[in-house]
Amino acid sequence: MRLFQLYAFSQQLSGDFSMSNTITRFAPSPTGHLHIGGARTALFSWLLARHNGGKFVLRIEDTDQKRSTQEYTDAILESMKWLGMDWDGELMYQSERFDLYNSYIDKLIETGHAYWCDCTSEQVDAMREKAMKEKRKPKYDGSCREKNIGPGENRVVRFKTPIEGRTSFNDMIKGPITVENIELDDMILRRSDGAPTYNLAVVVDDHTMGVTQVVRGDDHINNTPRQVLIYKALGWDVPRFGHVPMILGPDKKKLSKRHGALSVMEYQKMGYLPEAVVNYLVRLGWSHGDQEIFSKDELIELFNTEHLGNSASVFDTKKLDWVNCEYIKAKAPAELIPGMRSFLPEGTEVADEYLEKIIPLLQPRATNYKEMADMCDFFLVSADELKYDEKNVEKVLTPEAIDHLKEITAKIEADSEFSHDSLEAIHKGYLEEKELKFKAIGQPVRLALCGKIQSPGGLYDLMLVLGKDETLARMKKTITLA
RNA sequence: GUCCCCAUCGUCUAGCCUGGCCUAGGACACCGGCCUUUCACGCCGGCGACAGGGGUUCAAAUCCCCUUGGGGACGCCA
Repeated sequence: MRLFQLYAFSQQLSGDFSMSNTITRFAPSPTGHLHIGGARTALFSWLLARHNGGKFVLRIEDTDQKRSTQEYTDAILESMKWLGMDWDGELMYQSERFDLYNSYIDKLIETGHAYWCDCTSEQVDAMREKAMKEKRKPKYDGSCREKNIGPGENRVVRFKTPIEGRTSFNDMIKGPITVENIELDDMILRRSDGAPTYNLAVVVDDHTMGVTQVVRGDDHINNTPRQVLIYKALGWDVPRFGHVPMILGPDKKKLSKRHGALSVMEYQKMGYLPEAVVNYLVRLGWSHGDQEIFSKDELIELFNTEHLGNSASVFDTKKLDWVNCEYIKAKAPAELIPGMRSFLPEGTEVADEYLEKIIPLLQPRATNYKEMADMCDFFLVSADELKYDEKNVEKVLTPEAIDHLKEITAKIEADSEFSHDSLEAIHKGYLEEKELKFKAIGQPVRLALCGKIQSPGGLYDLMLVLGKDETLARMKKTITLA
């Protein structure tokens, strides 16, 4: 035990020494969109590289040519860009490196670390079933290990996993992990169609790309000892590994579509800000004391793997909403214009200047761009196009209310200043004069201005944004409704 | 089934490595109040957790063991 701790410690040291030339990577397979969980893993990996001033490389794992598509590759790249994760160097495709993988497979055969196998899938399935029945771990039984057969039709190459001993590595997140080699079976390195398998390709790529820290989902933990064995068989240094726990749905099951577990780009479609999604995702599973909101620069400055949690976490949309609100409130109104525009009804024509005046009223109330766009609908039409909430027209526009509106309209018309102060003076003065409570005019005026009795903004703010002419036009039109 | 991983409020977490400052802190959510011309924002307060059991120790959320619970992997997928 003590010996092992010493070993772990030396691993830690070698990790620290290489900090100055950190190279991390993200290696998605283009068989689907970039999922929120994958995005978080990518973020951790990206942050680790940026924090250390190192490199972050992106590799497309498309060795499974049946399921990989260019569309998904493009979609993944789009998501990476949206979240602001930039990568260094050329994008790499595993499908372009088959010759390289095969040269290392040949080397492993030459050095006695791998062998050809002519067992069929059916035979192997039978072995697994048998093992399962005998309450053992299902695995290939190694029957071709010593056959010494050569290449041939429908043959695969398998790794000759040591039968004795154990394989350990010191995970950056989970700590020391050890597996008995006997638990591992002789994995396939080269498929019968000549394509390399994941475990072989990953090792060759990570080594040739100089990756120093492999950050990936913890569903890969079981693959890691196998990969360590390949590194050693090839005589290569083993990088450090960090296995990020997965994200769960509210039912604590693996996040999936039925939870609304969506691809990254769907969060854009729902109106979230990329910075907020990044902030939420990083904070899910990582912490820096009690701090909740981090700018991208802060994240880069503060990120470390020590504070990554080692248990799975539940995705909480409510908290994402809260983070998104915080970002909306913190932004300068002008910064929100482009994002909000994309959610406006098609064909809406509105000047930036006008939106910039509207947005401050929306900021404390909206959780996302879509809500912002929805909330300000009444601002974007002219007085004669404004739709009124019929029920409230009947309820609120009593004969008395109409009288109030008439008198207030006249006073506003005569007000040359048209400022928050002057408008307040007009309304308060009118109420005092008539000995009324604000209730008497609050709803009628709001209804006149917005067509509804609930809207963002105080009455005077609303008027100021609309401008004097539009305010009067709306008031006057409302008077004719009753 | 076998192996691996994990375990603090409903949720995200601080604290754990380097036991005592923890009558366990913060945030989201929830509930109440204040503010207020709607709805919000904001402010104040409340609810609420060390999975269980054994050890070790003067002292354990923190170290060790067991149990339980959850998750993952077991592919010519990645």
